[in-house]
Amino acid sequence: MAALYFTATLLSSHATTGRSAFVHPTRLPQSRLVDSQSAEHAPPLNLIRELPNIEGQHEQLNPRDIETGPEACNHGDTKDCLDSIVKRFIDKVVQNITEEDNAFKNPTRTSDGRPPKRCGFLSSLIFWRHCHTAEVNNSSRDERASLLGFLPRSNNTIRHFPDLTVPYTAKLQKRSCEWLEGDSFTRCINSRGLSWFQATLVVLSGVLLYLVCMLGLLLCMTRWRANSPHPSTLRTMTNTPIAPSPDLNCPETAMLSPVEEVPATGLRRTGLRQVDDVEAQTDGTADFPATLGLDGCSDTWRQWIEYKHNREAAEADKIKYFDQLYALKQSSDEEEDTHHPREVVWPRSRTIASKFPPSSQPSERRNQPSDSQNKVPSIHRTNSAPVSSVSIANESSPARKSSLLRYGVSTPPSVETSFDGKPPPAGPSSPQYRPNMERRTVSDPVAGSLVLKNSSGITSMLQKKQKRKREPSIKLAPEKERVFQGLTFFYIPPDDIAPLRRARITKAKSFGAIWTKDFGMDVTHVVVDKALTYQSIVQYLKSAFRIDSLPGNVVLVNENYPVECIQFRSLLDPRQNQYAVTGSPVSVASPTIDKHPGVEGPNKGDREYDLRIQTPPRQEPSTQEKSPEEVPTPKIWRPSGEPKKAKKIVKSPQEASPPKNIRTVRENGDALDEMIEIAMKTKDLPLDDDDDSSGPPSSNGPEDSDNSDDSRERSPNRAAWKKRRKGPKGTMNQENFSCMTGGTGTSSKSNPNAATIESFKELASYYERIRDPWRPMAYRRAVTALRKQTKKVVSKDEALLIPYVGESIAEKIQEIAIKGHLRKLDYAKLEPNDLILQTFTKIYGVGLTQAYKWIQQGYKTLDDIKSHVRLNDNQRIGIDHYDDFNTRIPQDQMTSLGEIVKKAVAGIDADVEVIIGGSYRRGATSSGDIDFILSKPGTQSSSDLLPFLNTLVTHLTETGFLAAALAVPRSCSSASDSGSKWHGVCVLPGNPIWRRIDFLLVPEPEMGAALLYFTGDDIFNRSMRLLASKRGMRLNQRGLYKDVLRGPGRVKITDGSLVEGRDERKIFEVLGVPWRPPEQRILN
DNA sequence: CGACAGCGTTT
DNA sequence: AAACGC
DNA sequence: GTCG
Ligand SMILES: O=c1ccn([C@H]2C[C@H](O)[C@@H](COP(=O)(O)OP(=O)(O)OP(=O)(O)O)O2)c(=O)[nH]1
Ligand SMILES: [Mg+2]
Repeated sequence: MAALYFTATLLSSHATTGRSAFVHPTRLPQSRLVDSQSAEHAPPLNLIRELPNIEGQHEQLNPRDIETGPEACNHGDTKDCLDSIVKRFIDKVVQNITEEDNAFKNPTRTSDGRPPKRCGFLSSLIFWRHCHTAEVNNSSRDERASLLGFLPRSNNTIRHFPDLTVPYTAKLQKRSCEWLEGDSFTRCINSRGLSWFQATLVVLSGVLLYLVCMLGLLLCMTRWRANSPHPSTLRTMTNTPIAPSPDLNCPETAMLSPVEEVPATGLRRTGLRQVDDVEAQTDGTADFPATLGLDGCSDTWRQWIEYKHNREAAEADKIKYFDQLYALKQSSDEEEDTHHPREVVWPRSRTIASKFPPSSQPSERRNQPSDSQNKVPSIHRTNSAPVSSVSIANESSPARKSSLLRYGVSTPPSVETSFDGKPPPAGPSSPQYRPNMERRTVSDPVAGSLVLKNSSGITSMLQKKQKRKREPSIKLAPEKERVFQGLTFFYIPPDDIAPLRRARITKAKSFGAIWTKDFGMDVTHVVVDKALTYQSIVQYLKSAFRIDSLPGNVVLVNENYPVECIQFRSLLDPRQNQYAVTGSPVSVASPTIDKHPGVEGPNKGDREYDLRIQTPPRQEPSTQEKSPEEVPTPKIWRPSGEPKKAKKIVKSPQEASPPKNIRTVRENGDALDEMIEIAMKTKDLPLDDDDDSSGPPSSNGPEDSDNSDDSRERSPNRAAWKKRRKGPKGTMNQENFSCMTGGTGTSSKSNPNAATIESFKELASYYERIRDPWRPMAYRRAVTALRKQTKKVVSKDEALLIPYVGESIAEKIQEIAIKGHLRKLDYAKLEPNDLILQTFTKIYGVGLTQAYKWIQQGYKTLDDIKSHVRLNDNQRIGIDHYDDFNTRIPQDQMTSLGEIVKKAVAGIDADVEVIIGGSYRRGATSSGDIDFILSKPGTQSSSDLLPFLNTLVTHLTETGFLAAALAVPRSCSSASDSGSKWHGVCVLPGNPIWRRIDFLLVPEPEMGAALLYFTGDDIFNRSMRLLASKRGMRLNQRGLYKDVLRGPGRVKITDGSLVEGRDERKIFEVLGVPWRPPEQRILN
């Protein structure tokens, strides 16, 4: 048990592997709290105070922090709130620290070096944690403490490193990074008053224990997996909070005392499931016993649980970073223009982490899973964009300043970029772990051991890998984008256990790469974990594959490489510094290990890289030479309106963050929680986004509003539906579909959550631009749900009760409520190309793909495009009338336009019915375009209306009403009915503005469905369609079909039979959705 | 972990 | 088939 | 990102 417990602790603090399912993530935090209580009496201050600053190591403290004090970090309304929260948090933290330090220090001190068994273990764990996951914590905590007056204004501390600020401010990252690399370990130890010897012992013992634990864990898992639950294992599982958290009513409880709470919940949930699904149970779910025993659980269910666990573990992990992150945030807030130690601190953890094999995983994990491509690690962000929150206050300048700082100073040796800077998504933010060289510990005393550890780490990883099974077929990216086509990647370590890593590998595969675990002749690229060094991989290759040296034609790169290639959709030059493996020889032969230069120049002679695109190195390339030529500043982005955005953000905070909110929050949980939450917000990756507030769409005052979202359905029919779910198993139980509740107009302004909603919209649009297909949806759904709230949602706990609001969004809601703005959005401003992207994509006929291409080619303005690019007809029209199309049409003009068309139609065929759909039908006060439904009784197919359309168009064109055609029904394709829509441009007489106009040809029997479709909004439609789909039906613009068979992936196999298409209401009825008039279908 | 709407037109 | 649009 |  003990072994398991420790293993759990360890695991939870580093990457969770797929098999660590039963490890409870929240255990760690919990134990921490408990411990702290017991250690409550310890005099935290004293302890901290006495932290010896041996050797005058550079402590993390920055004198400036101390001088400025808390004031610096809080301003405006939120200051007080933050202040108090911080204080409380500090209290908590101090206790924790005390406790930990006690555990850590005492044993070591008392004993002659070898701590008592238990303590030794504990301390090593703690130590490990400190260094590994939250290294920054201590120092940052101290800092914070001092800021708040808990610590002496540490004159002595300052005294020790008077010159501290110099390196940071002056040399910035590069310098500091190097420094960190070399000393982080030392500092970590020193700060605890340990001698090197002691520290080494501790570390070693920790590693040893770790290995032992892993072994035990593996054994247990093996058994478990084998489906023969070992008693102990089983126990662990049941006792550990398996917690299907979704149901948790009080998240905080879950977090603090998972053990008791969770099982109960789990049980409850199980019960529910059974009740709900009894009838429909066709899947394994039914087997799931109501009791806690897991033996009977179906594989899928078990997997689910496993998955949940992983997720939670990851979350717990996150928590640990909170403090750290918070510290980072603060630092950035406080002094924007100076770099502080804290920022630098971050790398330290990594350095240390790298010493421990498994560590690499955790660090990666920090990134958000999902497309690694877009996300940037939080840390990096912090570093790069110190600015933000506070900066907001300073008008425009901060953002820019920081960026300047970053580019000009911090990344002096950076790259250049042939075109404007780099691709949009990559921006400054991109892969945080840019630091190629996390440690060039070569000379470091510990180096030797490090190497050892690395290799052992690899080995252990290898073992794990054996177990892995099934590789889900991945969806390939569009052929054209498969930049890795024909390439074979060999990853080191050769596993995809860490979630982020897995995501990356999968992504690479989807872009054509072949992933091999055998180092054969086919390998073209070796992709190395950032935590590993060149030396260690060479050693690894030698031992595992008996390969002495890397074949000259194999490219050695770090993990950033594939990610960025994907971002740019092209093969980048692998020789760039930011892709170099730590410690790898420079292009010139290196002394290190063998003859081969690891990263050789153009490896495969035949391979062609896209040299045009040079991605700027985020961080300094390590030891290697830096390219002199590069000019860091991307031309484009700088000028682009960042300032503007900053200003905007400034505004929002005010309205929203009164102290009161904070108070409320406080009541809900304990200080630590609050801080964690706050820190969480901070932690996110940089996103960017600027709000584009797109011209046309979104911000339209009056119009957008409301909506509702989903709710449970109250429809009477409910019982009637047997759910046949499509999905895997389950119950599609509740009708949590947005379309269920209608939302109308509650105003966008009056809504108490307006600020939050706006932020989320921006975020959604940002993600859209980044090509993340799902987050935008997730945010929009959350927004519709949020809009329904009648009261301002202030705390995370409150937020979690809202449908479609999960952990992440809840945190953001709270952040906005407290701070008044979302940090993530700040990063948006840092993305220079984003504005250009927005500009381009607003051109009719230009989407993300085209826009990115143009940007990549260096085009920045519409004029550039107009004069240098070959456009198709639609794009030409789109760009020529860019402003027109992006100007909304007021309601009265809509009506006028409608009259004109109706008149014309009447003149041609009086039987034809004209209905204006789209936002107009929903009652919008302005619309982006005008949508007509043309129908005629007696028609059976839309093609029956084609002749009519032709005459109509001809007529209107002659009249001068229609100005251009964009997309016309194509009658060609066989006899099938297709042709159904006409897209073009019209002009209201007397008004020079060109307007987009759409005609939808609808045969009489499809009128209802068409109306439904064309009335929208799109979110509403998708919701309805999804609902239909879940019921085994299919809804489209022609009708509602039933008995639709769908294959894997929900792919439609059978069309199914038509149920209804004529009557809009009936479709609602059949689907069990309460009728809602067009005005209540506004979900967006 | 998989799903996240479904289809028409242009290139 | 991909890109774009509704 | 959220849900089942
Ligand atoms: O992806 C989409 C986009 C639109 N629609 C439907 C709903 C929408 O109401 C209608 C007309 O589309 P349009 O793009 O004109 O949107 P709108 O709702 O009319 O808003 P607006 O024209 O004001 O921008 O087509 C969809 O089903 N899916
Ligand atoms: Mg419209």
